[in-house]
Amino acid sequence: IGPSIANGFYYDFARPQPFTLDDLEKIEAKMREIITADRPFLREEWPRDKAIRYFQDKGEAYKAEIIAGLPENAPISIYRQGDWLDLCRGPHLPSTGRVGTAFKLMKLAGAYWRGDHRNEMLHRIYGTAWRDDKELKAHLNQLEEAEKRDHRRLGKDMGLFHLQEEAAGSIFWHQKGWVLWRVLENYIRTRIHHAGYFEVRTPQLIDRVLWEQSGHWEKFRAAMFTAQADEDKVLALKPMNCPGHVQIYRQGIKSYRDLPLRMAEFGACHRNEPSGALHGIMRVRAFTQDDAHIFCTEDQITSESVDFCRLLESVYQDFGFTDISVKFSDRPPVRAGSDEVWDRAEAALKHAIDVAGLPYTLNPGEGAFYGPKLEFVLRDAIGRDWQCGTLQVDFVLPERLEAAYIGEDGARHRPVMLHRAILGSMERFLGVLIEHYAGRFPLWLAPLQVVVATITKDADSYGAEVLEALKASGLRATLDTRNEKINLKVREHSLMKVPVLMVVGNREGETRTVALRRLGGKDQEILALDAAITKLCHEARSPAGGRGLDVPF
RNA sequence: GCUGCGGUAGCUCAGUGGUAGAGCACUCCCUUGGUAAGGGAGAGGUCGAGAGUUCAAUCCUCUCCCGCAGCACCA
Repeated sequence: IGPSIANGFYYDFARPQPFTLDDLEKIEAKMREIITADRPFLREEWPRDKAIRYFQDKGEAYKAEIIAGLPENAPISIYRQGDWLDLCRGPHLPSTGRVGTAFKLMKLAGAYWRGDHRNEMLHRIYGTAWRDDKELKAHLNQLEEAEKRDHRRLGKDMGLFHLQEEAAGSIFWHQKGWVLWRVLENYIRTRIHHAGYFEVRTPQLIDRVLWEQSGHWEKFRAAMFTAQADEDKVLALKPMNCPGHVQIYRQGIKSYRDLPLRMAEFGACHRNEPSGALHGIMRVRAFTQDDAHIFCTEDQITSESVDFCRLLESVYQDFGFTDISVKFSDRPPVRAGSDEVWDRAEAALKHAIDVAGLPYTLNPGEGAFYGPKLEFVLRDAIGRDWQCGTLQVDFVLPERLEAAYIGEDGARHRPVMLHRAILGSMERFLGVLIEHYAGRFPLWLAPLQVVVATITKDADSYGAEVLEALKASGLRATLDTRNEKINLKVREHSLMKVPVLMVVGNREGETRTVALRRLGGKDQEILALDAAITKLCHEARSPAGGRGLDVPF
């Protein structure tokens, strides 16, 4: 039994035979029967040998393995309940009746024994348990609500994007989705510009020799897409931007005066992710990182890292993400670089996060093969965690790809590379954003900001005038002159989560006003056309300021 | 990739060993209506792909593809 999300539990067991959802129902029925019977739990302690023999004879090899792996002096506790007994560390409730019946078995899945894919797979049952039926029901309700904000659902309903099997793991961005993308991209572009970055663009296809040199070919070849143009030349579709950026860095001779050098790219990357890993637009095979590499001296690691953490925090705040979960991942078992280099890299990053004052948790052994990393994790509607931002300290790639600078002393030195992304990938962050806002984007982000809806034909020409005025002022707007009742128009545009609806009929046309209705609101506000536009333009300003963010619809 | 489950109209889904249905959306007609579904008619499907069993397969079997949940992976 193990913990799971939101009052959940799971139970793993070996599978002598196939197991289906029908069996799940039977198990739940049986559980209720046992609970109703209110049988006491009795604890016993067994000698290790006896326990191992007992479970082995019973054919429960995994339990025997668990017992054999326990420390010498650990008590082997067995709980009895009627004529049934099992190994359990405990503690248990006094009797089955105390468990209560406010639980539900939710789903059936597979899980590898001891979390290792080379091991056999067990059945895993997930369930959720609450104090009473009311709480259980509330939880199930909440799950249902959460599903409504699933980015896959909203992406389809709102016409943002679609996926299809001919391009599994790649996204077809529709008009609205692409506007959203560009607004986000421009926002980040503005933020990093102010933070002293410059932007570049590197090739999609690069000769495998470069990936061999960087070490990626050896470690990730299976996940790299390749293209073969000539007999003896294999190109790889870039799975990341770092080696490309080092090539730009290497053009010309760099001085210590050039550092820190902050090179950014909205880098389109491809990775052939395992089919089971794909998930909507959160985990895809073609994605664009808001990537940047900071080439700096070892002395500059702390200040650069602190600056980055501050920038990231500020960006996340602009989207209303206030409690960011940060994880510190240190050296993995398989890695490049000496232990001494790793000691320095880890110490530097740890120091930086401490100075930045962000609380974090440890993620042992989860670092990149070239360096330790910070992961900035956001949570989706259903409670799943997604790594978005990242900061990685790297002493290895500059060495392998021979990046250098001339120091004050006139000698050649290796720069340190900080790999960093604020959003992580545009795709994933947009997925998280869609769920975060449940599709109701703030005005500056909303792909379609205003719909002008006419009441009768007589208002069509005034409606067109209003639309032109909106467009001229840089607002993203469309005009709905369909021969439909205003009720239907309000309903449809509300369902599409358009933030502002401007209703125009004869009254508005005569007085050159608009009836303004906000998404989710019931009331209308009658404003002079000019005043309405001035007001909306003000509201539509992005947190990064207006410049560079204007994206037409 | 692994385990379990799924794929039927644009969407949400029902259904059957004798080649298919609903609601919404769509098209057309009527309606010009003041803030979350006005009325009527019509059109629309190689039932994910391939193979097999069968007189006959959307339905049964197998393989593959894609998706969903979890696991594993994630430079």
